[in-house]
Amino acid sequence: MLVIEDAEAIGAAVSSALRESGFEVQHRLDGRQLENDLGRFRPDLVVLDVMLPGRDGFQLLEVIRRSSGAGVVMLTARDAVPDRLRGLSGGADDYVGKPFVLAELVARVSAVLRRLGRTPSTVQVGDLVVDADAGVVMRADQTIELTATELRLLVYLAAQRGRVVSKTQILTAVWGYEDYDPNLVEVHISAVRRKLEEHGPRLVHTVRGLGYVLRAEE
Amino acid sequence: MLVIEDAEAIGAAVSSALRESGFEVQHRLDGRQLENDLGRFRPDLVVLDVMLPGRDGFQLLEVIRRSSGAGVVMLTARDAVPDRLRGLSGGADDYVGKPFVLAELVARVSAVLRRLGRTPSTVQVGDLVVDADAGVVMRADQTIELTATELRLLVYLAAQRGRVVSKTQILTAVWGYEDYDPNLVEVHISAVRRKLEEHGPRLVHTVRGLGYVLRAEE
DNA sequence: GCGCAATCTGAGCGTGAGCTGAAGGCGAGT
DNA sequence: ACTCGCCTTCAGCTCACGCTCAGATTGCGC
Repeated sequence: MLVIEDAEAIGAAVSSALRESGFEVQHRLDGRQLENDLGRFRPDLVVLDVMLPGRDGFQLLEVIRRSSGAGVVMLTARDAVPDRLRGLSGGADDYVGKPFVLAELVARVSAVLRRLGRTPSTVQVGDLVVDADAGVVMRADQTIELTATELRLLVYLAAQRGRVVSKTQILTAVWGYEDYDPNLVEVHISAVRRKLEEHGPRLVHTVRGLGYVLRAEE
Repeated sequence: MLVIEDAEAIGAAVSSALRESGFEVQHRLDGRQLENDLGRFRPDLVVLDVMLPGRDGFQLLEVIRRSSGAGVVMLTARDAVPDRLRGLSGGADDYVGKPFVLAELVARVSAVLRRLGRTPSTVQVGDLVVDADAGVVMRADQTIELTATELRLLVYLAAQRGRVVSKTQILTAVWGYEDYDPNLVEVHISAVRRKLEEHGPRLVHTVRGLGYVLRAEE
């Protein structure tokens, strides 16, 4: 994930909020490196300020659209209507008007990624790293041994990190069952927890009546 | 959301049905203001009558497609096949033939929004962010733990933000009860307040004799 | 200010959602 | 055929949640 924002304080705040949520973030003060960065990091999403020195946000937006499949969330002065129109017609995936609450930005960024089905293959939640491709789970720099089912379950939770998923959704995503005994999920959640919690506090939280969330800290 | 319908009675009925369902609706009798409205309100969706004074529905459809990412649901005489074809090829997202049942329109509108991934699943009120889809509530950048019932209640209030909703409406929307003890609502409102107000001033306000509103300030 | 109705909220209770240890079953490896 | 590990089922337990109730509190009309 790439953040391009010339106001250093804002850029830093945004970056660290996104990192908090488990994204890997690069911060740039302008768009000079853009082509380079797109090639090097292949970001899944770019957070783009409209007002930038050199090429402005809209020019960069075009570059991104031409040369990458990344999602784009633009930061704009609130209610700057012409900006909004220009951005949407140019293909920004979403907008956040300044001033904004960080939580809103994070929520929108997550929503865009979800919409694009572009959850990155390695996900980080607190001190937990889940590499879906490699099938490796680490916590506090130690590898955690999971069984096949536990891994699929955790990978799914990681892909949905921060959002509550129901047992039914889990049964469908992990087992392919339409409708089944929820206890099956409970048992495996229990097993995953036991292993993860050998190395730190609870990450898989129960939300009674709704399901489970993978999330660091409350 | 924008409704363009010259028959005032129909337009009013449609608007209020959509508002009931939590959408923010503007109603226009013709398309003169369209460009302006698109810029000002950035509607996620436009409900468009085919027969209109001045520019007709198809002309307006083109304007919308050119200058906005809004979804379009067209209202047409039932079984006017040529109209249907014209509209769909011109890019309407769905059709509702007159006469129609309001519930059908609402259902189609919701379906189109969902398809476009445009359901505003996250609502912001002051420093509160409610992400209905993810089941997450944040305030002052901190996650707030709500129970299932509290979440449903708050999501409903958030969808209706700024509007006073009665206890009866809440009982219907959240519990599915037609008529029931209002104290049930009071108790859960109380619980939601306790949790939200740990992180800031009151957002759920009582309007004596009428109900509750979710609103910042005051 | 007074009285009444609307609303708030702490306490208590029953229920069922969720947790987990144990055991059965099944498949892979030896 | 035996072993071992994993998945699943089962059953008992626990406790958070949702609801009711009743006394406290607030706000409105007069």
